[in-house]
Amino acid sequence: MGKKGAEVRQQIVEIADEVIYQRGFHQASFAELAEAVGLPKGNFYYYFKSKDELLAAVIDHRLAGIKVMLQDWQQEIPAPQDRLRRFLRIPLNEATRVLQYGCPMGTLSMELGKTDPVQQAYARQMFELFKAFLQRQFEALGKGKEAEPLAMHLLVWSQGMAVMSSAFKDQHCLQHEIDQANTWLESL
Amino acid sequence: MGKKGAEVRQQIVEIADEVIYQRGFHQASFAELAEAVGLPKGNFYYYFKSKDELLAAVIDHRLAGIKVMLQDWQQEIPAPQDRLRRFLRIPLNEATRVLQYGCPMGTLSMELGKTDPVQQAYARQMFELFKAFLQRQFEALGKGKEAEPLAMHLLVWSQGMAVMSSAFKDQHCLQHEIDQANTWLESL
DNA sequence: GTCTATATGAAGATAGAC
DNA sequence: GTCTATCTTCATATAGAC
Repeated sequence: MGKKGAEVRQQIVEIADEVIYQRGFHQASFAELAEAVGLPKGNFYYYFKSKDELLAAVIDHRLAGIKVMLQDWQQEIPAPQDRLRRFLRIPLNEATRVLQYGCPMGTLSMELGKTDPVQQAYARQMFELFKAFLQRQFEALGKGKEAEPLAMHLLVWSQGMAVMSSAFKDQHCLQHEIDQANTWLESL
Repeated sequence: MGKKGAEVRQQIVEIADEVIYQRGFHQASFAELAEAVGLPKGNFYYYFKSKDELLAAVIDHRLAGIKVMLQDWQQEIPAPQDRLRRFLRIPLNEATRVLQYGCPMGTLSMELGKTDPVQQAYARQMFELFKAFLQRQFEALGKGKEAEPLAMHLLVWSQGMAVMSSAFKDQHCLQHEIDQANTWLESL
């Protein structure tokens, strides 16, 4: 695959990322993706040898994005407490989309868990990046052995607020839970 | 549809309930259901005029089950505090399935949110039953206007633990979150 | 009233043309 | 190296047989 091909492939991955988020992996068809990219559908098999490979590429793309974001936070936000607060701002910044489609990581993980444990395990890496980041912040706050369950709890909370606010299409629920979580962080 | 037909229909609903939970609504095909029920696949359209109608019947079935369960709790458990604790025992009793397939309500709601807001709104009724029940218990505990957000928070927590413990296939995470939630209930 | 054979369309995938 | 025409499979759905 040449330079042009790599660019097109990258473009497909970015659009597939969004379509898979909004419609779900199984519901996102090549025909749909093709129209979004502006490419004939049969063409996908030049860039990806299967739908699973496309999914893997999308997950890799997400992983890379998360890594960059977390590194940026690490560099630009000095206080561990503020880094944890920054994490809680994600669902707020993405409120409209969270209400409509849920969390991109949570919904993908749940979907894959019902059809393919291997793909689900691969998608889990996204959570693991966040978990490791959050855990480091709690360790920096002197939480010692509690850092791991605390990190997990923050992930639990963020996923729960995404599911329920999306199920009820309730922006206030989302806002309230984020506020409560921030208060909880300060109380630690 | 005669007496026999109604029985068969009921049997299909019960099996479809389980298959939809384990495989997801879109992934659950008539062929798959047919084999599980022991019926030729073309037959479903005698009992349900579309897949959506089957889904509606499954949700109705779940709603009926939830209503009976909550009424039983109301009758058999005198203390509101204990009724809240009973709610938290669901994910523990269903731990194996929660780790494999997530929460039946949460995963269905998230899946439908990506394809059909109308069906998602219908499925939401399951959450509303639980929410109303939990809210009544918090009101009985004298929480007044806080009863509603407290009920929502317990739902958020339960959904979050289901998503994360399932994503990580981590029974200890589930157990720990349930313990923490019980402790939180006592602190109120 | 109950069930079966078949239609129709869309999905993922491939072989081979340009 | 890039793209297109086509294939196969399997989904939901229907018409009509028993």
